[in-house]
Amino acid sequence: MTEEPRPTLEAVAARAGVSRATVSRVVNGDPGVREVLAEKVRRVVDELGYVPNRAARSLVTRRHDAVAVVIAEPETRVFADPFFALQLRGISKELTAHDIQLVLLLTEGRDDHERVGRYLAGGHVDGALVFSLHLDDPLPGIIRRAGVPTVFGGRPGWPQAEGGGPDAPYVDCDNRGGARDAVRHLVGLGRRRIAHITGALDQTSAVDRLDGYRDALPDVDPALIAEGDFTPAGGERAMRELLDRTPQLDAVFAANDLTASGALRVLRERGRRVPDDVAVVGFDDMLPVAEQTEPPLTTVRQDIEEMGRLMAGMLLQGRAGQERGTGAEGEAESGAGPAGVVLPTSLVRRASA
Amino acid sequence: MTEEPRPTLEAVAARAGVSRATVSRVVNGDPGVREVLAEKVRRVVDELGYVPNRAARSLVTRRHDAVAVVIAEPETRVFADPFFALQLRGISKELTAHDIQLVLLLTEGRDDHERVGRYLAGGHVDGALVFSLHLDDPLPGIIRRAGVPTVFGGRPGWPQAEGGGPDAPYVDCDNRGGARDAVRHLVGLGRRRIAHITGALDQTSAVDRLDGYRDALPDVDPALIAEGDFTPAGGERAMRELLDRTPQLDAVFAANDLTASGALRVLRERGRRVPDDVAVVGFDDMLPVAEQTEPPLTTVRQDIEEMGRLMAGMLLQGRAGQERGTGAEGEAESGAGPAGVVLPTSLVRRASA
DNA sequence: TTGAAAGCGCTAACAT
DNA sequence: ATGTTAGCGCTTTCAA
Repeated sequence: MTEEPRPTLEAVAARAGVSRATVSRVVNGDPGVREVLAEKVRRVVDELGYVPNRAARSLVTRRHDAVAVVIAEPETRVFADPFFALQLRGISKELTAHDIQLVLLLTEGRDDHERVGRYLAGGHVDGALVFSLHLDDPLPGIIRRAGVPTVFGGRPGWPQAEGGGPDAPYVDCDNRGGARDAVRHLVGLGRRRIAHITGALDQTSAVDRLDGYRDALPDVDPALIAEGDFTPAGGERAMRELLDRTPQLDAVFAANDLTASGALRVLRERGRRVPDDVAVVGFDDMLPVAEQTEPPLTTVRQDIEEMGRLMAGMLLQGRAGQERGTGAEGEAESGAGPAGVVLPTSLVRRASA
Repeated sequence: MTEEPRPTLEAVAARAGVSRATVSRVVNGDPGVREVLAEKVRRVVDELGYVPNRAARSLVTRRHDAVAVVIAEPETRVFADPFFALQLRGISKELTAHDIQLVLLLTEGRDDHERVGRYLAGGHVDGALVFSLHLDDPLPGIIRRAGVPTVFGGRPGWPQAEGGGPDAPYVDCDNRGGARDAVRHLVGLGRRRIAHITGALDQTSAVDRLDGYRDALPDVDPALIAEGDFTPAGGERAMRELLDRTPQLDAVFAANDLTASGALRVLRERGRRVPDDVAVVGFDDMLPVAEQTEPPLTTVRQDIEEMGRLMAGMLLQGRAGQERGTGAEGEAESGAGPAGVVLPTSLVRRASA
């Protein structure tokens, strides 16, 4: 009852009156098979419900048709916003379209890092998609040592040398440009004292957004910058700080929507009207957050799902290129330039600014 | 450069001066090897960095040490709350502890269902953990036909016959009991007109919570029940409806925290003070939501991560039992009783009730 | 206790 | 265009 033996290539071959090789060719879409035969084989495959045994195939092809998605997050914070879920969706779609398995690796501490390294080095997957959130994360280094093709989610932090070299491929959104746009929008609204609540500054996204803020406001008073951590609580804390320090501020650019939601709460508590007294802009356009705040949040949108899809696409593409070292050694392309792909952002206007 | 050949069993055997069989035994913890030899083999394994080839192993053992996690969600709604992320975490922990791969399958429509069915039937994994959210979901049926050991997340809906039989194993929290407690708490607070905003009634969790509400309030006026859909927007809509219909209501039990957050917004908008005029209780204790509402939400907590861990545990345990049909056919246990495991809930008091 | 040998199901030369 | 054959790396009888 538990033991229903699946039909093998052999079985299909026998039934169709051809050799295993022929069935294999048909199954793998090799063109060199007469259409009549191919048709017959396909019929038998359907009849028998034949499904190739991945293990057997993998054993000989040395490929696994599987990629690992590594999400490293010591904090529970990740799970507070749907960021990874969306990214995963994009990844899943792309992988599914290519019949590639998605092996999920969640890590939660130093011990786990080792485990992931071993797994990746073990050669069980053809590649890895890695979300390396923190600047000092040892994961990139570990992964590079594992020698698995990898695409990072988000620009990997310094020192680049530690994590797959300066040209480690990654996908990110234009954090800096988006931040710049956000702040310019506030400037365009006539705001003169625009504060910024940063994200966790051990993540490149937070640093880049801060840089974008500074781009737009080169001579800004440092007192207008307060450090947050991408959480609502951090946003509250920073907002209070800012208000105490610079009561006259008339706008806030928050590093993300969650932060903005915390800031909004404090503003309300302190009796500041938004956007009349203080305009607020967020970042991410996390719908469940941005649409639910009071007032709804003007924010910078990034297409998270697309980022995921792109990451997977890049990995798959790279894979095709380096499969079995078919290409010439030391191709010109490998040193061509930064392997990062940066997606554009757009400002979404709602009521808060 | 891409082609660094991993050491094989053979290599280890040669280096250690023993046979492949012996190495295999050591690697798999077979006790029948002299300790001296075993020690030597282990040393060589470390030296060479040997990692067993899963494909080769799988080919002969007919096991995969992999389970699929199927998350079926046509709507984007899932991603609005961290529910699945938490559940995944629990699952991941348990699987990792047993060195089992987690293969993630995200589905988004009818076509995907077929794909998942094929995948599962293809025998690439040893089992599946399935989140079947909707009563009319065809997935359970498809999965049963695939003949893969499965544990469901959340009580599967009717008709049970369609989805793995009445004793399909599942893990859920005590939705009914939790709801009952929540409502009784409101009653204990002296509230007389306690409304309920349901969840999406095509999900058993919503139905069970409604039942719990009715348990506590057997003769409740139907006008006090409004249908929601587990979203903040649904909560708003339902709250308006309730307020229009029964302005005198003095409490609301919302099917989940997101719904409650929407309800709170409407109450504030209509000038009702919470909890003074209207007490509100949610369900889930989704921290980022429940702690951030105004006022913070009294709610029913369920241990989501633990549910995930338990699901994985049940699957693994079952697997051990039915591995190669070692046990007696038709064991008494199989018909023993409902295979569902229901975790307790607890009321978390905050400011809203 | 250890080793020798036979495959698991598949692909990829190599023949034909 | 199709078939034959030799493994891929591992586990598992079966002998020794």
